[in-house]
Amino acid sequence: MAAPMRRRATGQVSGENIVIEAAWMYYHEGRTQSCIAEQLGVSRATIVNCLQEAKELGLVRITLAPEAFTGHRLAEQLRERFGLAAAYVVPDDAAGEEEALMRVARGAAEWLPRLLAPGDKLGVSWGRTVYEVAEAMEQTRTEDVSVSQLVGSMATPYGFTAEICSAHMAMKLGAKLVNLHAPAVLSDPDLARRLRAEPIIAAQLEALSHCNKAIFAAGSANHESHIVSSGVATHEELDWYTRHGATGVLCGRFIDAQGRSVPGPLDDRMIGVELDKLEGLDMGLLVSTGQDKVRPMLSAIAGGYVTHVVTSVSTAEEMLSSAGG
Amino acid sequence: MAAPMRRRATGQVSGENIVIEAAWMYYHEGRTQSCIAEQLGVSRATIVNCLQEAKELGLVRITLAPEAFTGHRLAEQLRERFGLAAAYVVPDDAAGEEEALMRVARGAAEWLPRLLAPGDKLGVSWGRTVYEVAEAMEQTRTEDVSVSQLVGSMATPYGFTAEICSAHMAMKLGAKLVNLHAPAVLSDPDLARRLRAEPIIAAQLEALSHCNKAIFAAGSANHESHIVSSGVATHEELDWYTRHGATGVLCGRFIDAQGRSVPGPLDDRMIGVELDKLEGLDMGLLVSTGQDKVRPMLSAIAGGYVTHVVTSVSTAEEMLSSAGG
DNA sequence: CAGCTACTTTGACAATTGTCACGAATTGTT
DNA sequence: AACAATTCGTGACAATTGTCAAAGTAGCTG
Repeated sequence: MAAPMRRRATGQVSGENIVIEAAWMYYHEGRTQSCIAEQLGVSRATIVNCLQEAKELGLVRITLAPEAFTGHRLAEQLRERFGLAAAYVVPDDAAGEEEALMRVARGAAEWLPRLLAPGDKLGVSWGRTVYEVAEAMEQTRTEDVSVSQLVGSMATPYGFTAEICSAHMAMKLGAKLVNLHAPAVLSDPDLARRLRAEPIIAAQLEALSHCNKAIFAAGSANHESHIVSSGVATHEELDWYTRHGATGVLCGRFIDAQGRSVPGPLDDRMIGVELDKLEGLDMGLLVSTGQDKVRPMLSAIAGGYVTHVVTSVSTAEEMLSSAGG
Repeated sequence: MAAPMRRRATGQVSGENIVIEAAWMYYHEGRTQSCIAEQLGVSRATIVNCLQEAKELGLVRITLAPEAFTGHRLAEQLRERFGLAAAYVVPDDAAGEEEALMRVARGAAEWLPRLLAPGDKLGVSWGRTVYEVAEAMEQTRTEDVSVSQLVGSMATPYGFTAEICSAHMAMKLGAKLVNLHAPAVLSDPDLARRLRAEPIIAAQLEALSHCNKAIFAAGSANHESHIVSSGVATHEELDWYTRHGATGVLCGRFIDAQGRSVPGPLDDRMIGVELDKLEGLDMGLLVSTGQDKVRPMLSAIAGGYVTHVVTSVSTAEEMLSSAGG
């Protein structure tokens, strides 16, 4: 069971550290690869390899200063107009919808670790966007943070179920994980009630009320929404909710333009955090982009669930003009 | 007094944001400059300029993962051997003394912001190393941190007086600053006593006892030390202290091999923090490198002032072998 | 509105960096 | 001990990036 011996120790450099040494000289001291190669007594190509290894190991971290996005004109406007603690606006000038989503996710991924403090309990919602945030995050080791899954699991055809979102997020943060071992929606209200009463589930739901921060996306209340395609709601149910004023979806629950929960046939059958638990948190991080998300985002903000927003330039502009800027 | 109009608005891109847009595409999405230029409809050279501007503005931050240095073999050994909370060991394989110092400073500069939390009061010592740490720090905006100058000012021929160290540090951290408006050492004990009693100085000294974290370097007790060249101690005084067991200097005070303060002729005439105030802090960050610093560092650690260390590979090795590894 | 200033943008060229096929060294296997 | 199998380091070439002088453009001024 001998550890796989490194064999890079032929040079004059201690070997174990040549990757770090090279990365330091390159990124911190701004030397050229040739210079580094010469000093370490290896060929330049080796340095190229070292630098690539450093990148792959996650040794090198390139971030864009968050101030550039939170201090952006539109970010300030969002903050003032909607009374947020802060907003993070990523550029999407020359980007498509898909690309904008990835950028917003990346932005949130870079911002989130700075918004967390030791002792925090972070609730994680579900969806494509949240999944991409977790995916885009660098591995960090945050002290004493725990991550809870805010809504039950569902069978999405895309692979980003609620427990994968929270699990990835916890892993990237190096945090403790509280998963919700139950489906998001059941066929029968009675079964849901009994499941909620089940000790293990009850304990997990109880843990949710202790979350002091949360990350979620706004879902649109239309037929393309993942809430339908992942089987949480049927087309008929969706129609019912929209007829009764639903303008968006937050953590699996339909909300109206004022952000109030729209009570309906699904609620009794769902397992997940209730919206009133999300009010008045230390942080409610809304991560969304896209034209169809503007109304849901405004609804979520109106409901008082949101303290921080990550979005794109064009979405921010539409939010401001929609809200009567 | 109109704001100087930006004129980069000719292109099809919103203009104000082209720098951010370009930086995002380059650093986050890994595109080539040509690709970015094409997409934004400008020449590649323009993108080069944008990226340089981004760097100059401090928009781009390249850091090497701290885990690589705190998780280093020697870092672990230092931690265990000396009971530290953590150690950060920078490579210095192919580096000279001067370069090693710069690297250690840079390492501390990258690490320090992560060791601070809102509400902290950081005491800042004085010296070449501490100065370079402040200099190497990126501008950040830390919430509710204050910086205090731990020792009075002195006339150093090099420009890094105590108040400049603390002022730079505070500026870089975006923190509140409490300077000590007094000389570090006076010619007469009585004058020092009266100055300490002076309300404004007394208040500043009082503030020092509320520091919960501190950053300092270990000074060597030899004739090349800055403690002599900056006029804090004369050659005779230094000799006196070394004859009485001094092995190093910490925050302007001589300490022996066990880290105890060596009482002597200078103490009465000095204005600055007393060593017992530095014991048992939440964090005592010792930043030093060089062969002549090994004994002083060991002394400082023995005295219980140190919870975190930043040093270089070769110094770490010498510390471990000197201390009987 | 011509002319000036200060600035940005550009194209061509130089320097640096990335790629890849090959050879050398090491390990495990027969 | 000889032979794959594997991995790492190397040199030559391709791609990308940095530099710089010249051209262009907006704003200002007489």
